[in-house]
Amino acid sequence: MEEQVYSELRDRFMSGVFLPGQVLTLRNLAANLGVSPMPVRQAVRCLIVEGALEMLPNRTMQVPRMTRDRLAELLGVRRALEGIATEAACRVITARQIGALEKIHAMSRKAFESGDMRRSLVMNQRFHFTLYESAQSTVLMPIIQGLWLQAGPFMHLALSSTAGMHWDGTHHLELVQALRDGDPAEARQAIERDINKTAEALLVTPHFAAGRAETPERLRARG
Amino acid sequence: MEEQVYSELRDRFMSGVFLPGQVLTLRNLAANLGVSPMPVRQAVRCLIVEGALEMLPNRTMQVPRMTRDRLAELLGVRRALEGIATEAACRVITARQIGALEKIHAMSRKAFESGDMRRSLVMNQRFHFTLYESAQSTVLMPIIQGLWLQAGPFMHLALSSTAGMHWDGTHHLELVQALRDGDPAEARQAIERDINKTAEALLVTPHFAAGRAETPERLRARG
DNA sequence: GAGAAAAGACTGTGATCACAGTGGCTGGTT
DNA sequence: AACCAGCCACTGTGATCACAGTCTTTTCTC
Repeated sequence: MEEQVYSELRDRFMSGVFLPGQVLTLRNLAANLGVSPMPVRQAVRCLIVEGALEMLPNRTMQVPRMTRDRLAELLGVRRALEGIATEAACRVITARQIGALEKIHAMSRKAFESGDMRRSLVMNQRFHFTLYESAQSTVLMPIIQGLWLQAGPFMHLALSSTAGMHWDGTHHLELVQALRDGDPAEARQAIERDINKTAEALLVTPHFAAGRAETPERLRARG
Repeated sequence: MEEQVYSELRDRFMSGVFLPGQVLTLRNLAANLGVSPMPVRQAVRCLIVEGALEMLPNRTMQVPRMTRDRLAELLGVRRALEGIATEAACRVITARQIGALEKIHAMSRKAFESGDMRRSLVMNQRFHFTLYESAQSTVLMPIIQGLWLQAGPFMHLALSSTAGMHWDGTHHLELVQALRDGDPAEARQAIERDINKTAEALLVTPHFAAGRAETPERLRARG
């Protein structure tokens, strides 16, 4: 059951349900999930060691705010690791899997054009993870997931509200082409370009933690 | 208190106290640490999500065995991430910190020459972590620690028993020199060479998980 | 009326108990 | 003697209670 709670919470983090700075409490989460506080305690502990959740000295838990420096670091590590994963994937991916990638990309693009940013983001994430999963690395996959988990709340906050954002899936298409050509180096560069593009979009965003502002309207725990 | 249990268990993993394949139980660990099973449960959960511990379908926990493929993956990711960390460290490290590195290296070398492989390994680990810590990356550091944590039990098993092993700290000295010269690219290459050297030493070792052997003399839980 | 102090409603955390499932040991049967 | 069945010890897990903190709110006093 705890496994269920844990993955449910992970999904919520990656789906933008939680906002940066939001305060979470064990009992609220438990009530919200319809389970006893017990499994939530352990799941939350795991999320803390993964960096998805933060424990203040007050013993209160909140989803961490994002700083520009931290985001730059996260994206740098993403570039390195997802580059490796993409190279590895390129060497073993099947035509059927490439086809699946294209379908996911199409869904992401469609959601984007219809203005459903949330869904577009989720599909974009599924695109990346489907790609890396084909690399079949039990080492890389959890780390990459951890990176997305840490950036999840901020990404959704930053990108789902940016109405006039222009996004083209060019890099995804280039990636698919490189996969078809069996060109790992080019595939890697395509992923790196994609991540760089995401970085550009995120870094100009106004949703970073205020340096000293300490927003007084602290979000209440809604579980 | 749980934090204490958690870091104590981490230390034990990285110090070679636990052997690959060893079965651990909550109550034994708790008794061994002199605490109630409660904090151990959560700490162990965290270790499982970090990949340091494995949960068999039987609901029994064991420290994972190592395969050649997995070790190669771990070292590959280490090369990438510790390379990045080294570059970053090289740009901000102080002369005092470089001096500390040299002292640690000297202790590692001394322990090695006196045959105390265990201590040499621990000091080698401290050398690496001191270096990466100077990079001040709150993103990279936990990931790298996680990688060492996963490889910890196997490394100690493999290297502390290899009596006739020849190890020279050449790459560490090259690294220190590159740090002094403020040459990030060279520092990175030195670290990569060091990791490659470790890889060579580890991959020829006979301590990998037997493909189908399923060692019947399963190690009992000793906490 | 304003400030300070006390009380109350939270928080996470440790301890303990109950329970379902697994493994191995023992004892009886063929 | 070999094999099978039943029993017992032991596993992780969930639930519940108790406790020590912190923060808010209320109330009393100046």
